[in-house]
Amino acid sequence: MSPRILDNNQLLAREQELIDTALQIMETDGTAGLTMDKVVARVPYSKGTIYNHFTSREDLLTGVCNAGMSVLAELFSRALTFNGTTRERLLAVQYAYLLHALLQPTQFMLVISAKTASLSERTSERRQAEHYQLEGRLMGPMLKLVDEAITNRELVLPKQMTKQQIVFTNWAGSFGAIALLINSEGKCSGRQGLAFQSEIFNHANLLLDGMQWHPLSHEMDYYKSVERIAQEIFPEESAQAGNPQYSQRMKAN
Amino acid sequence: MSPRILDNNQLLAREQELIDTALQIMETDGTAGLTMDKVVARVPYSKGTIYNHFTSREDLLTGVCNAGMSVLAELFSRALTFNGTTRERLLAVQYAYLLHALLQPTQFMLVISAKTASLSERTSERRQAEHYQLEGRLMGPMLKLVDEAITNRELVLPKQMTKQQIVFTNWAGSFGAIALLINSEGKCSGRQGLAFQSEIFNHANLLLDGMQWHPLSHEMDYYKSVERIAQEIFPEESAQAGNPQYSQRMKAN
DNA sequence: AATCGTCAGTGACGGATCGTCAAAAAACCT
DNA sequence: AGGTTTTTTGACGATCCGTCACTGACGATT
Repeated sequence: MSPRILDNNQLLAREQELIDTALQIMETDGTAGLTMDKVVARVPYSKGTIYNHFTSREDLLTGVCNAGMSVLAELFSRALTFNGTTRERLLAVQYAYLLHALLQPTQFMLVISAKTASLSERTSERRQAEHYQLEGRLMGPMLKLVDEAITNRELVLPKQMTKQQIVFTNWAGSFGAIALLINSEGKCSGRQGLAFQSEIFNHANLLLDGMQWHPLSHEMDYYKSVERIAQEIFPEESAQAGNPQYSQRMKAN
Repeated sequence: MSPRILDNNQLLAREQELIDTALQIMETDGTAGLTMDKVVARVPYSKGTIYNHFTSREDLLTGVCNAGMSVLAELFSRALTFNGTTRERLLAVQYAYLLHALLQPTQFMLVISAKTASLSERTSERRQAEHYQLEGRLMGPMLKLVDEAITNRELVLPKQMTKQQIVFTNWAGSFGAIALLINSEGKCSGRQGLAFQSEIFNHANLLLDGMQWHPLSHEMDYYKSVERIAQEIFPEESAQAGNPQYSQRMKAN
C-alpha cells in the first residue's frame, strides 16, 4: 500500500539546496538571469524533479524570497536585543534591514516583485502561505516594540492611527529609500557609500520625530546610536557591507 | 546620394504608437506578459521595423516608462498650481503621484524596474538619456517648491540636510508606501480604498511634521486640503481612481 | 524613359527557455 | 523473485527573442 514515503527532512534539505543554487545564480546573473536550465546544470537532479518541488520558475523565486525573509527575521531578532530606548531599538531594526539590503540586494528587491500579480499568481498555495506567515514574523516583533514604547510613555499613538499603521509607515519609508538608492550606483550625481546610510536614517529620524517618539532627535545623538548598533550587534555584517571600521578589530590607523 | 529620408516626425509618431500598443498589452497581460510578437500582431509593422525603433524588449519597456514619467510631470505641474501654502502644494504633488499610481499601476512599478541592471543595461543610450532628463523634470519643480518654502520661512533646512535630500526623502516615502500597498489588494487583512489614501498622507504628514514644515498638521486640517486638491485640481482623475464623489457634478444624493 | 543606388521594411529562422509527460529506474512489499 | 507504487528522467512541443539575407520603393542619373 505504501512502497516508499519520501523522507520529509530529505525533501526539505533538497528544496533548500535548490534555493541556494538559485540564489547563487541570481547573485551573478541577476533575477532575470535565473533560468531553470541553469539550476538543472548545477544540481544532481533533473528538471522534472525540480518541478516536483517548485511548480514554476516564479514559485522558485518566491522560495528564494522567503528564504531571504527568514534570515531577515533572524537579523530583526538580534537587532531588538540592543541595549537602549525603544526608539533606538527600532533604529536597530532599520539598520538590520539596510544591512540585509546591502548584502543581498537581489533578495531585497524580490520582496516587491513577489507581490506582483505575475509572480503571486504562479506561486503555489503552500509557498504563498509561507510567505504571509513570514510577513507576520517580521511585523510581529515591531508591533511588540510599539506596544512597549506606548506603555513606556515614549510614544503616544497619533490621532486615528493604529499600531499597525505606525509599523507600516516606518517599513514603507525604509523600503522606499533603500529601493530607490540601491539601483542608482553612480547614476544620480554623486551619492555613494555613507550617503546611502545617512539618507535612510534621515528619513527614519524625521518620521519618528513627526510621530513624537521620544527621545526626539534633538534630545539625543542618534548617529552615536547607529555606531553602537553597528559595533555591538552587527560588527561582521557591517564590515561586509562596506564599513570596515566596524569590524571586530582592524589594525588601527 | 539620398534616395529616401525618413520623416522625423513620422518616426516619432510611430514610436509613440508602438509605446501605446505596448502599454495596452501591459494593462491586460501585465509587464511579464508583454511580448514583442504580441506588439507585432497589433501593429501594421513587422518585427524588423520595431527593432529599428527599440533595440530590445527592455528598451521598449523603458520607452513605456518614460512616457509614463512624461504624463506624471504634467500632473506635477498642475498640482503646483494649487492655491495654498507650500506644504499644501507639496501634498498636491504627492496626491498627483498617488493618482498616477492608481490609474497606471503598471507604469508606476516600471520606474523601479527601469533602475534594475538587467533593464538599464539593455536600454539604448538615447532612451537612457531621455530617462535622466525626465527625472530632472520631475525633481526640478519640487526643488523650487522647497526653495520657496525656505524663503517664506515655512521651512528651515534641518541640520546637515540639503534641499535635494528633502525632496528625496519625501519621494522615497510616498514611493515606498504606494509600492507596498499597490500590490496588496485584499491580501494583508483588510486595507482597501480610502485606507490606501490615508496611509500615504499619514506618512507624508508625519514626515513633514518631523522636518517642521509649517503649518504643522495640528495647526491645519490637511484632510480638508486633500479634498480641495482632489476637487479643484484633479476632479476627473480622482473619479477614475475610485473617488466618484470628487467628479465634477454627479446627481446628488 | 530606363537604369541604378540606397535604404526602410519584411518575416523566416537559430538559439534559448519553460513546463510536460511517457517511459525508465528505484524503492518497497509479499 | 515478482509485482506494485513512487520517483526520476530528459526529450519534446510551444513560445519568445533578436537577426539577417532578401525585397521593394523611391529618387537620382543618364
